[in-house]
Amino acid sequence: MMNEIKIKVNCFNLKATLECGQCFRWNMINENEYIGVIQDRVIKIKQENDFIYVSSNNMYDLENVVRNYFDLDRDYKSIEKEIVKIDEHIKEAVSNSSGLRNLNQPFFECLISYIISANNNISRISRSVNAISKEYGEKVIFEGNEYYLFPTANELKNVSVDDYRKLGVGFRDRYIKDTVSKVLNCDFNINNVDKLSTEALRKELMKLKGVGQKVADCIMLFSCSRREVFPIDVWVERIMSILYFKNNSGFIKKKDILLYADKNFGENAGIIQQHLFYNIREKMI
DNA sequence: TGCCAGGCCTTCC
DNA sequence: GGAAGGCATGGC
Repeated sequence: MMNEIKIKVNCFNLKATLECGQCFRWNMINENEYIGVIQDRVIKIKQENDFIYVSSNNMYDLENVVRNYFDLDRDYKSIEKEIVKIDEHIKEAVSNSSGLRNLNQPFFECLISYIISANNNISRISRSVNAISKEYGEKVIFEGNEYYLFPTANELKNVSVDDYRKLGVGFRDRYIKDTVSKVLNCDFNINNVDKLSTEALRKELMKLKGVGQKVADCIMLFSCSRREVFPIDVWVERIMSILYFKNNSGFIKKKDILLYADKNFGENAGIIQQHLFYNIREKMI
């Protein structure tokens, strides 16, 4: 096919990567085949063994866009080889989801998506993010179907709190409005993100309404390549309590879980977190 | 019906 | 600084 590129991959699991809950805008159209939006274009991607086949409405620089988004140039084989040495729980989780990649998602979209994620569930988060895109993002036609890019901060400039509420984001409406304003007037400077240390970036993110440590850590892990952070939500709290504290009732404090992860999980704690999250949800849903 | 969801904010000690 | 309660909404 003319408008399709083929890329050799190694230690890559498309399904686990797109279904582990880190992103909200992909739809499975066949087994191991998905359509979604990355930044400025619609992407169709299919995996067959060690190859992925990618097509898009915009073929310009497509391979680099895909390589960057899926973190293809990082050696996950070596990373997994290291983290499975840490303990048996990690070894078991990784064996079930090997090739799960830590995405490099567009920052602004990730920021808004994870503000929406607070005290929410994945299907509703996904619905809200898609609704915002459809209402305010640019329309793209791909293979005869309509898709919508996630809007820029500027495209959300005149959106009111009530407008957000109508799209189903609930009490997070004012947090989104406030964050968009801060991005637009550079009260939060998006261009500065890559220059900040993880500590400094977390501090900056947490100045935004609706962004606490967990949301900040998700944003840093899923769009800023900070693989050392360990976001703790109710699922991770649950699995960590069971596996590492022999406690089934979820009484372990997040602070103590974080202390354990920082001490034992090292520079790829975030990747370990994703494997644990994916595995517990696969088993319990 | 009541509880839960990739938590955070506000209020009150 | 830490604990408790409230919060929109849809699924089960």
